[in-house]
This record gives sequence, structure tokens and C-alpha cells, in this order.
Amino acid sequence: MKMENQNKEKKTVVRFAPSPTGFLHLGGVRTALFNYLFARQNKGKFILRIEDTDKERSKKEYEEDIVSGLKWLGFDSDEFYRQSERENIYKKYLKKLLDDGKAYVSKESETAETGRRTEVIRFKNPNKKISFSDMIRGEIVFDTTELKDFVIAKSLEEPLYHLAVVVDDFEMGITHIIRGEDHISNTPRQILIQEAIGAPKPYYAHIPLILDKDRAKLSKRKHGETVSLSYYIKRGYLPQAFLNFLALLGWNPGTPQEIFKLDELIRQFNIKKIQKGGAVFNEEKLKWMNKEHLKLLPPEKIASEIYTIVKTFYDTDAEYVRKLSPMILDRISSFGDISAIIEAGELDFFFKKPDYEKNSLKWKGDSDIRTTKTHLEYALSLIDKIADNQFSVDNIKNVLFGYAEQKGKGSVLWPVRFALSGREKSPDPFTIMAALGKRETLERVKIALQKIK
RNA sequence: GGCCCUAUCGUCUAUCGGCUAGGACGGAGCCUUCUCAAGGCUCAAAGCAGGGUUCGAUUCCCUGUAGGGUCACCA
Repeated sequence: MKMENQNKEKKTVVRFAPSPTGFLHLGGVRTALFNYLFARQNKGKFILRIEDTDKERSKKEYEEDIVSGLKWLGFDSDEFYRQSERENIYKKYLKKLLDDGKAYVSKESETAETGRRTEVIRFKNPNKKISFSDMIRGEIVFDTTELKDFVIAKSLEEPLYHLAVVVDDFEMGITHIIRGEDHISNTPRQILIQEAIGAPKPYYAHIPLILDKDRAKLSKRKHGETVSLSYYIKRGYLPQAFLNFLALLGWNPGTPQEIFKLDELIRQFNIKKIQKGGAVFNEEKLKWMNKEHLKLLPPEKIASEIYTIVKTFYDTDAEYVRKLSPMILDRISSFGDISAIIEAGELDFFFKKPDYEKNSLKWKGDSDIRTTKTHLEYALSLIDKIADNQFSVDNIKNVLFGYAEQKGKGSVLWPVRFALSGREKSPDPFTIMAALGKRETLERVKIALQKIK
């Protein structure tokens, strides 16, 4: 109750604060997502802050990867900052801390290691018990004594993480800190600094980690590129599906609904219902979810996406691929699968005449290929009677199905389908015929008949 | 190891103390079907253990166990 009253007065401000020392990864995406949903649902601000105080490890290409990843996801930030451009601000606070005697310049014993300073700025630890209420986990208590006088800056110009974070969160008016569970143990240090600079305590929400199959935190070291968002972008997943999947990894609406559009997530998201335990990332479910979102797309959009991929393999035109697209859609769970099925040869016969052994034409239930020949000849005559402009799946089926039922469906349809596709597994013959058109269909059946002689 | 967090089907999860423990993914089977894909139906599959509290615990408390996170002049 108290929380809600305070929120009425203060506009919600959250931030996603990645460090550009690696590509945007799954955990980061989900942290960004929860921050974004929370900001939008509270009509608040979503700030993107690049935490690049570590000059050695921060790289521009990583920052670009993060920014473009967020753009792909559709997370527009209201403000953008780079910590490397705010050193004068940290310096001001550092000086104040020094002047107030809350921090001090510490002479370090000489270590032969390179890069170690002889002087750093340490925070004077008041050695007290710190407690904070986490929106997801409830009360968490720490004794900060064990933290000792921790280092907050290498020098006045070189602040370290804890100092920069606290100063920025204060300066930017962050009301809610939503971040990964791995930051829980950082929280007491940061609260100590907050108290020292007179900053208010924001609300904290530590979200559970995304785990691998072994229930360990996803790491680049162990899993390579599969932890990067770009990997999933490359595999052809839809941003809306990816978001939906990540949102449900650790959160659920309490209803059976699983497929959400972004605006529904914004409306229904409830930070208090976030799970406490870590969740294992399961790509199988992502695939299923992507397919569900695929089916939600307008047919024209699907057709054009499929066309852009198919045309890199075959010399074809958009209109033809459009006819094929419902059939292709049935066989993929992401646009990335299209190349895979093409490479497996599953679509070849739509673009060139098939090559096969004549014996393959014979239905397994028939003993004599002359039966096959008879059926093909009759089918040919039936197909030939259909007018060019009537060559649709339904019409073809109507014309052919009676004969097939009379003579045995397998006995008739298998040879026809094989003559068209040259494959044991393929879409049904009517669909193939309608796609190929009458002329090509007739040609292929005639070729089959020539093979049999 | 210290500190902190967590604990329901293989996985994601529902359950405001009453449960024949529900749903989804994946799996199996069946239906549809010339084959494949898609689709439909059905089934298998879980409360970490031991103590409390309670008429009653998956739900609340304690202990143990297990898993995870974190212990930088990284973030």
C-alpha cells in the first residue's frame, strides 16, 4: 500500500544498464524486457545506460550490438547515457565523499602485478546491517562488515562500477532497479554508498537467472554464441515470439494464455508474479512459440518473407512462391528453417523436374508396374480435361478422387504424386499440381509414362 | 569455504490450507491420410527428506539435503 502511494507521486523510471564487454545475451534481453514492460505499463521512463567504466574491456562493437539488438526487439529507450561520458559527475561525488570523510585515499601495498595502483579510493565501511525489501523475494538482510572498505574508484577520474551505478541511479531518478539475481550480493554495497551520498533507496527487483540444461547460469564460455541474441536473430526467430518466450521464462499471467503480443504483455505483466527460481532455457518451446506467432502473421507478409529466402536458392518469381507459401509454412517453425528444408531438397521439385527410378512409381500394394501405367494414363486424361483457369486444388481433387477411390487411393495417388515430386515424402498431389500448373503437371506425368514405356 | 538466493512432471509453470495436484513444450499412442507436414483426440510424467503448526499441508515454520549466485583496482 505504502509503495503504491509513493508511486503516485513519483513517475516510474527504470533503466537497462548493460556493460559493453560482450554481445547482448539472453539474460540481458530478459532484464531489458522486464524493465521495458514495467516502464511502459506504468507510463514511466525506460533509460538505456551503457556501463563502460572499464575502458580495457568495453568495446564499441559490443555497444552497437546491444543497441541494434534492442532495436530489433522494439525497445525504444527514452534516454541514453554512456558512463564514460559522465566522469565529471562521478568525480564530484567522489570528492564530496572524500571531503565528508566517507571515503579515503588508500595506499596499497605494492604488488608486482601490472595495472595495480599504489593508490585507490576506498569507501569507509560503517560496518552495519543492511536490509532491503526485494519486490520478488521479500526482505533480504546482509551484514556488510565482511565487505571491508571496498574500492569505489581507481582515482578521481576512474570510478568503479558500484560508485558509478549509485550516482547514476540517483542522478537519473531511477525508482525501480530491475536486474539479474547475480546482483543481489552487490546491493548492500550500493545501499551503503546511497546512504553516504544521501540518495533515496529505490525499489529492487532481482529477477531469477536463465539457466542451461545443467541448471547453471548461461555463460559465453560454455555455450558460445548460443547465448547471444544475434544467434537467434540469425536463426530467423520473430522478435515478438522471442519476447513472448522470454517473458514466460520466469513470469506467467496466472491464466492459461501463453501467446502474447507486446501490448498484451505490457498490460498483463505483473512484476510481483515473477518466479523466484531460475529457469532453464528450452529452445524446443521457443520453436513452438515462434510457429504460433508465425501463424498470426498476415499471409502476404509470410509470402514475401518466404520469397526473399527462396529466391536466393531458385530462379523464381514472387507470385509462384506465394502459392507455395502456405505449404512451406506448415513445414517450418521459423523463417530460418526455410533454408534447411531447401538444402534437404524438400522443395526441389517445385522448381525443376524430378529425377527418379521408374520402379519408385509403383505403389507398394501393386505387384505389376503395368497397373501403375494404367492409372497414370487415366489420370493424365482426367487432368487434361480440366480447363487451365480451373486448375485449383479443389477442382483437381474432385476430378481425380473418384477414380482414385475406385481403384485404390494408394495405387493411383502414389504414382501420380511420385511422378510430380520424385520423392517418397511430399505434399499431396493435388497441392503440387495446383502449384505447378496444368502444363507442367501434364509434362511430368508424361515423363513418368515414358519411363515405364 | 563465508554470505545470499532457490526447491511441483524431463522443461516452463498453476495452486490465495481442502488435490482425483491443472495447463503448455517435448515424448508416446490413436484419428485424419497414397507419403510427409499440418491438424484433432488420448495417455505417461511432479510436490527433495525429516520434523513441527493445523481437523487438514504441495502450500506456513524449523532442520537437513540438493542446486544456483556471489565473494576484483569487472560489471
